[in-house]
Parts: sequence; structure tokens; C-alpha cells
Amino acid sequence: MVYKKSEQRKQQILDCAKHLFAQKGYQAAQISDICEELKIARGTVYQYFENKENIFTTLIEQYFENMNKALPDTPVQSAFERGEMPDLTQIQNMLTDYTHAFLLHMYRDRDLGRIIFLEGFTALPGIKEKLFEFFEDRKQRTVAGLRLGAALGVLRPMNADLIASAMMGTTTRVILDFILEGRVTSEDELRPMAEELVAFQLRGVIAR
Amino acid sequence: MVYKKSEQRKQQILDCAKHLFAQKGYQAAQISDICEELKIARGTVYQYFENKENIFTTLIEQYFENMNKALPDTPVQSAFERGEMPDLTQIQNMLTDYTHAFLLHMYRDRDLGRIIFLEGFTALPGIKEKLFEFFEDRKQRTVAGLRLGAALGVLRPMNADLIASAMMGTTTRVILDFILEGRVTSEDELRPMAEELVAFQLRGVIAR
Amino acid sequence: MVYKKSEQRKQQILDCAKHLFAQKGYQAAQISDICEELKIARGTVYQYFENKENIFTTLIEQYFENMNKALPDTPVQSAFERGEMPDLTQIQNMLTDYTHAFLLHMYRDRDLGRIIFLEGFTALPGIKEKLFEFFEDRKQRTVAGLRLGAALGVLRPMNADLIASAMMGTTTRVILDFILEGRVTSEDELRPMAEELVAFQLRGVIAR
Amino acid sequence: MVYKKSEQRKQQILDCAKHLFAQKGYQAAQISDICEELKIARGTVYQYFENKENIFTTLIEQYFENMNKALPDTPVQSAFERGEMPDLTQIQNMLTDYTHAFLLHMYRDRDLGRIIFLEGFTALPGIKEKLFEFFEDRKQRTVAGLRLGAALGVLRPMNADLIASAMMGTTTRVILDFILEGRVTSEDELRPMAEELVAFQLRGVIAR
DNA sequence: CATGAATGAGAGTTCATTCAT
DNA sequence: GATGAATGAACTCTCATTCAT
Repeated sequence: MVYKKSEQRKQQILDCAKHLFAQKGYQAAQISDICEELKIARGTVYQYFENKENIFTTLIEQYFENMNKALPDTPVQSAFERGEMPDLTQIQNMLTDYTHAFLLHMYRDRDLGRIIFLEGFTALPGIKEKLFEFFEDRKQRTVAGLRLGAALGVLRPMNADLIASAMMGTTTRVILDFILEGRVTSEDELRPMAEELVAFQLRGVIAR
Repeated sequence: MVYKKSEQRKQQILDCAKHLFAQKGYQAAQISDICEELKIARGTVYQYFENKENIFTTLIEQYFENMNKALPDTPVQSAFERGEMPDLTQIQNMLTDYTHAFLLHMYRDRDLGRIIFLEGFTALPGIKEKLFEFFEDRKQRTVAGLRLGAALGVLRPMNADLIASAMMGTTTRVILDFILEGRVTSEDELRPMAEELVAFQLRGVIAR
Repeated sequence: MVYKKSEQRKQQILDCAKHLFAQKGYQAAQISDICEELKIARGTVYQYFENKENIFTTLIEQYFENMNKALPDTPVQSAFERGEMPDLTQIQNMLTDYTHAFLLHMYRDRDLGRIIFLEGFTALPGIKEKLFEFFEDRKQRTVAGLRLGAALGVLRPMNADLIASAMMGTTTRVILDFILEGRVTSEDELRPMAEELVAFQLRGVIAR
Repeated sequence: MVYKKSEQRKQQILDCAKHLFAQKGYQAAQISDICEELKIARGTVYQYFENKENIFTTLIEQYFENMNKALPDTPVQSAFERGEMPDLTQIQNMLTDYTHAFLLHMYRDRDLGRIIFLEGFTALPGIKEKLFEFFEDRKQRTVAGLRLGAALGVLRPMNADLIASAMMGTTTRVILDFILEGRVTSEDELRPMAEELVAFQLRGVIAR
């Protein structure tokens, strides 16, 4: 037996809930909406999930799991840890790859991205923390990178905390404005966006 | 200005609702919470507002009104329109003033800022549009500025739409991370933040 | 203002719930039954009580409050504590008064008595303990009395714990069989019942 | 007796249901609890029993069947019917044997005893009647015995109905307090209890 | 203007029962 | 016989809103 019917149904409910949450928001989306759309009974949903919150949580967890799989290790840092001394062009390429992967993941799972960006903060207890943790972790790596760069004289002196926050903001806002709002219609558009973003970010921090 | 008792009560309800929405979120905050806190009857609220949504809408409107009062006209553009030719330092100062005013307004009305940033998108129909409009308007001015700068050779060639979005992102993310999360505890901290932000933004776009 | 309308409604709901619980049992009785009977909306009930369990709890509390008011202090014990040495006839009278008061209270609030006797044990957490406590307290006083009597040579030697339990059983079973089942139709029947019960109980324990 | 697998499974379900009902109560115990514990599917239960109530009913029926097997015929009455004239000591022994058998049966099947004592009254229609009938039957025999004894001058004049109820109460309460609450831990404790109970009961009714 | 008791549609959730496989 | 996914009626509880006083 290769596939499991029950797993399929579970995923079916998740998929349905995902686009409902993305469309209406967690609060407004109702269990009965799912049931109507899938033409199943209310009780069926509760065979697969303890409650509404549990559906949401499962979605978020899946998302971050996928995200962590999709994103390469913070590449610049890794290079330094391996004792390499990448030059500026190499760094720029690494960051572009990374940003591209991030945009790509966001684009491919727009619905969930929408949910997380727009609702994650208020929604349920626990989610906010998970989200915060994810972004904080990424930001701290950036802070470390900025400090190292400044120490090496490659980057200008700056308030690394603030600038890391600002850099993160460039990406998240672009995701919001372009990807989640539907202005991007093909994956091909993402590479140039990543390049442009990284160019902007790097210019803002390099020495001279 | 004549003393109007009824206006006072209306504002009293708005103030109360504001911090409740900020604390619990629009959905979770209940009309009865307001009543308890102000020690008034449920019905009284409905003498001043049609419904819950109306309270929210009024808050948002007040906010943008105040914001527009607090913010200087997009200064660089205005200067150009007056036929002036500000140099880079002057532009930097203008932008810093502007950003500072923005941060200040956000800091002074943190509760509402929190509501808008965290809930505005999903909450009620109409709000999202208003919010979008506000940010879009600011962004379009930035786009225009970037294009002009590039045409004059002061700024590097770029995807102005994307970069405008990114620039807006730097500010909004910093507001989120620093002001709304309570890491800023005095207005004095805002000026250096504005300076740092503008420095980052400008470096990202100037020619050379 | 002498009476409070809201207090009346609260009591009205309690009274209604009382006879419904007595008739159908706690689980089977539904909030909507109350609403139908009182011709009020479902929500109204929840203006006065947090939830179904809270209605039940309130009833039980009222009951024990009334019970403690209605019952004279355990009289024999009190007499001894005052240094008196009541003779057997006096003791028998005291016990009869006490038992009579107990039967009377049970008779007058049969519905609640029914609920407590028949459901108290299983129903909600907390109730069982309250009930147990009440009966245990009474029983412990009996145990003390039996031990004292035996020490004084008035009562025969016995397993006081067991006999106290048995004595309590005589009363509770009679309440079950006669009062709660509706075989008693007038308060006048209770005095002879109390006399008969006490006679039986005393004969079972006196020396000789 | 031929080995019947299906009968075994049925009994297995009954045994499981029994301790679940005793632990959680009829309402709170769920069919799925049984399935989990026995590691069988939900549907399987319905191959052996029409519905949940049917499981309960079957348990109760088994119980009374066993009880009737375990209890000797009401012995005093039988003796009289055989024309014998047992003296007080003989009667006391007979009653003690009988009570002992009753306690023993209750002790050996505590779970079911618990269910019956604590839930029987409210639970399902039909059960209450069966229970009532059982106790009423025993009580009527006691009433007859008391009347006969009084007529013969062996017992004092009394309200036989009431006293029979009280006598039954002594036993049932002791079962409740000692056996079902787990204060009895060995069958050996039951004989003295029976003796003490009968001693108390008899003293309450004999002439003089 | 203010009150607050009353409303009632509608939400999430439960669980005994069914039935195609 | 056994399975377990699916059912759906029924329940408790919520809360913005109304309206007679």
C-alpha cells in the first residue's frame, strides 16, 4: 500500500483551509466553509484535526518546515566559517541566491505567505512567537555579518541592529507589495528582483 | 472652540477602544470591554457609533488625518517644484526630517500604529484599501523622486518601483521592530534612527 | 427600590433549572429547555450564569446554605459540651427534632434533594466533594457521639465507624424511598417518621 | 461447552465497558474509549451490540442475574415456610449469612456496583425500574418478615414499611461508604461487617 | 442622553451511529 | 467478521445589536 487515503484527506483539508485563511483571514474563515467546499460533513474535519486552531498551527508548521528546506544555509557566514575569504562579487552572488530562494518560496506558496504576513502577528498564541523567532534568527545572522564586515573594513560603521532590521524590511515589503499582491506572475521575474534588492542592500552598507 | 460634552464622550470611547484594539486585536476586543472600562452601559456606545466597525473606521480616519497633519509635504519634490536645486546634503536633511516626523508620529500614537500595522490588512473591508492607498501614495512620490534623480544623473539607474517599495520597507520594518515592540523608550532615540535610515536608503540609490 | 428585577430573573432561571434537573438529570436537561419554558432567548441565560455548570453549582450552594440554616446544631453533642448530662429520653427527643428538621428540609425542597441524592455523585467535579464533605461531617459527629456513649457505658461496644454509616443510611434511604419518591404528601407525616427512625437507631446502639 | 470466539469478544467488550462506566460514568464514557482500549474498530462494537444503551443494559442484566445466583433465598422466610421455628440466634446467623453474601457480591463486582449505585437512578429509562424492582422485592420480603415477627411477639410493633426501608439503608450505605469507596481491601473484612450490621438491625426491631 | 435586559443568528465542537470496503 | 472514514443532529456558548424604560 503506497498512498494512504486518510493522509490525502488530511492534506485536502489543509489545502482548502489554506486558501480560505488566505482569502478571508483566520477568524472569518469558518469550518463550515471548508465543509461546503470539500462537500464533507462538519464532523469529518474533526476526525483529522482537534480544532480550528490545530489546522492553522499545522499549516504554519508545514510552512516553516518547507522554508527551512528551501533556504540554503546563510551562505556568507558559512563561507567565512569554512575559512574562505569571498570577495564582494562572490558575496553579492551568494546573497542574491539566498534572496532569490526566499522570494521563490514565498511565490510558490503565496497563500500561506499571505496568511503568515498578514495574520501571523495577531492570530493565535504561539504563532506570533514562532514567527518572531524565525525572523529574529535571520536578523541576528545579518547583524553578525554586518559587524564582521565592519570589523574587516569592508563595510561602513553603522548601527548594525537597525540596519539589519531595515534590510529585512526591504525584502519583506517587496514580498508584500509584489508577490503577495499578485503583481508577480512568473517565477522568472524573481531573479531580477533578487538582484536589484541585494544591490540596494549592499550599496547601503559597503565602505566608501 | 465651544466645550461640547458629547464630543468628549465620543473621544473617550475612541481612546478606550484604541488601546483595547491595540492590546487584544479588533476581533477579540469586545464592546462590553469598553463599557466596563468606562463604566457606561452597552447601549450608550451605540448612541455615538453605529456599530463596532464604525468605531474602528473612525480611529483609522483620525489616524491618517493626524498623520497628514504631522508629516511635512514630501519635501524634496516640493523643493524641485519651487525650482530649487538642493544638493545632496540638503536632500539628506530633508529626508531625515521627513522620516523623523514619521517615526515620531508612529511613536506618539503607538497603539494605533500597532493596530494598523498588525491588523489593518485583514480586518475590515475598506480599511485595507485606505491603508494601501496611503502607502501607495507615499510610494508613488518616492518613485517619481527616484526617476527624476536618475534622469538628472544624481541617482543610479534602477527599477524605481521595486526600490521605492524596498525603501518604504526599511522604515516600516524598523517601526515594527523598534517602535511598536517597545524597544524605543524616548523620543530622543528617534532622530539618530532617522539619520541612520536615510543614510542607508540614500547610499542604496545614489550614483557612483 | 426594593426588589431587583435582575435578581428575580436569576432566581426564575434557577427555579426552572432546578425542576428540570430533577426531572431529567443534569446531562439530559438542556439550556434550551429552560429557554422554552421561560420563553426567553438562549443568550439571556448566559447573562446571568457563566455556563450550565455554574447554574448547577449555584443551586447546590443555595441548597447547602439553606440546609445549614434549617438544621439545629448537632444537639446531643452541644448539650454535653455545655456540661449537661441529658438522659436517654432527652437524647431521643433531641435526635428526633434533628432528624425531623432534616426530613422537613428534604421534603420542602424535594427537587433539589432529588438532584443531589441521585446525581451528586457523578455529576460535576467539585460537587461530589462538597456532598461527601457534608455527609462525612455529619457522620463524624455521629461517630464521636457513639464513642462517647460507649465510654460512658450508655451505649454498647461497637464498630462506631460502621454503625455511624449504617445510621446515616437509615435516614438517607428513607428519604429516598419516601420523600423523594413522592410517597409523603404532607409535612405532618414527617414527625412520626422521625420518631420511628430514631427509635430504630437508638435501640440498635444502647447498652443492654 | 463449546469454545465460542464471538461470545468471548462480546464479553471482552462488556468487561471493558464495565470498568469504563465505573470510572467515568455512563455519559462520559465513550464508545471510542472501548475501541482504543481493546484495539478494535468503532464498527466492531456495533456487531455485538445495537447501541451504547444496549451495552449498559446487558451489564445490568448480567449483574442482577449473578446477584440472584449469589444470594441465598431469603432464608428466614424460607425456614418459616418449611414450618421450622428458628430461634433468635439461628435467625441472626441466617441474616448474617445473607448480608455477608450480599456484601461479598458487591465487593467482588465493585465496578458494576459502583455504576448501579451511583448512576442507576438517573441513567437510562428502564434501568431505574429494574433497580427499583430489585430493591423493592427485597424490601417487601423484609416487610413481611417484620410483620410476621411482630405478630409472633418476637419483634416490637413498628411501621414495618419504614423500618424495612431503614434496614435496607443500613446495608446500602455501608456498601457505599466502605466497599465502593475502596475502604475494604480484603474479603475477610466483610464477615465482621455483616455481623455488626445484622446486630444493629436486629436490636432495632426485637421486642424488649 | 443613558440604561441594561433581552435578543438570536451562528460559531465551534462532540460523538453515537452507519456503511462501503 | 472487521474496518474506520464519514456522517450530522444536537449541544453549549458568544457577542454585536436593539429597544422599552
